Amino acid sequence: MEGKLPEKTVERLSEYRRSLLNCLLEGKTYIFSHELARLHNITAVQVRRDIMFIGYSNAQRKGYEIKEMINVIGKVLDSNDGINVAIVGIGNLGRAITSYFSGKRSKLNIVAAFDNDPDKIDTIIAGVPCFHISQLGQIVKEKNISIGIITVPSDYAVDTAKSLISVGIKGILNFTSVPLNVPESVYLENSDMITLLEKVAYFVK
Amino acid sequence: MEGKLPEKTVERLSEYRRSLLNCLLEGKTYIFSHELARLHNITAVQVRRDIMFIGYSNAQRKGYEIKEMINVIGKVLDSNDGINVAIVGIGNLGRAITSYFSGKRSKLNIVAAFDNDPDKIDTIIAGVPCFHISQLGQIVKEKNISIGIITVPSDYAVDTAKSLISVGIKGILNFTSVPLNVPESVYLENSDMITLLEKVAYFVK
DNA sequence: TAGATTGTTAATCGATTAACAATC
DNA sequence: TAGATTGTTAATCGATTAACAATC
Repeated sequence: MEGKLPEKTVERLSEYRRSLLNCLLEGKTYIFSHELARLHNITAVQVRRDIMFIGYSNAQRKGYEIKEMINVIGKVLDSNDGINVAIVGIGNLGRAITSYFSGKRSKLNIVAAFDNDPDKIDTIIAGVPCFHISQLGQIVKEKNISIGIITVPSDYAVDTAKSLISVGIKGILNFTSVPLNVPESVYLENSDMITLLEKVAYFVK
Repeated sequence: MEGKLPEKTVERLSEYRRSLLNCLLEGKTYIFSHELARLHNITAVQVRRDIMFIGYSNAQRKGYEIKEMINVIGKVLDSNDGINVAIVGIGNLGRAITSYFSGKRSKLNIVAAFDNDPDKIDTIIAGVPCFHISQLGQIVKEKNISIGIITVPSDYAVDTAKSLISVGIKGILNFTSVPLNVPESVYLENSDMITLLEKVAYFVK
């Protein structure tokens, strides 16, 4: 809806939602901005500002209605009809991510896995069928997949990205340490554990 | 050395270093700021500004000497005597990360793994010995470990963080989706794949 | 030299925080 | 009401980009 939210706000909304779902499970129905802030180790102002962005308002000063807020976050973050995701590379990391998502988020579904190892083709990994990478185009079309997760070894990263782009993928989540080049129209998010660990090491000094 | 660099600069320096190592392998000896920028899909100004921060200067306008630059980045990012790292939680993700780092960075070494599954205790995972979580304090002291990676299931995340902090860990890399509370003196870095994927999904819309 | 490249200051952009009026 | 909480504007902080003089 309307313009795009700031990146950081989007990240936090995703995090808030999970905390709120937990609160619901614990039987809570209302939550103050400072409570939510405390759960995430940030300030109450920041929480309120994020909430401002999504246009949810709370007339009575009795805290936010948790269920309602989850709905509103869903309206902002989620796509109406669900998004199908493919994962390329079924090593340990690919497997970890696939099982992690397996049946969790209702709107984001990993519906296909790809690899080039014959032993993995035609098996089911955490409920997700594994195909040979050569079938990428066909399956992406058949299953209406719009996001690709890259968990291949470094040497295959660039080619994998190219393939994903050429078959019309709109967003890529890259878990390799290889910088990727994508056209304007494709959204790219990188997560590189070497960099993360080196960063921790630097700031620990 | 001296004051701390900006977070983003630290991240990019880690990334530059890997590209530079690749360039060395390809037989390159000098690299222009715009070449390095191109490899990372950023601007040449940004590269030069980052290099400015680490105080490396290149008098002749013939590009940066790659070997020298790798050294300088190492002086800034790396600790003199190497840093020992522990990983807690040897599921698929823990295994993926452990094998990934296995023998890669010389200054950052995963020297111990921890789990609570009796089948895993006393085995070797990608060259790293696995201990029972109850031995955490002892091993951290023995092996002089200062960073902990958390890859346990969500339900154990908070307790794992507490244990790591109580045994004197200085930095935590948290791969669970659970927000953690750490004292000032501990550096915390989070990497949450649910948030990352939801972010891609949002910006793809 | 002229063109390409660099280092650095100033300007801009984006994200966080402070301040505060409004409301229950 | 008085105290707690909220929504929002203005100020600050941090990171990126534009501009440009200096140099090979």
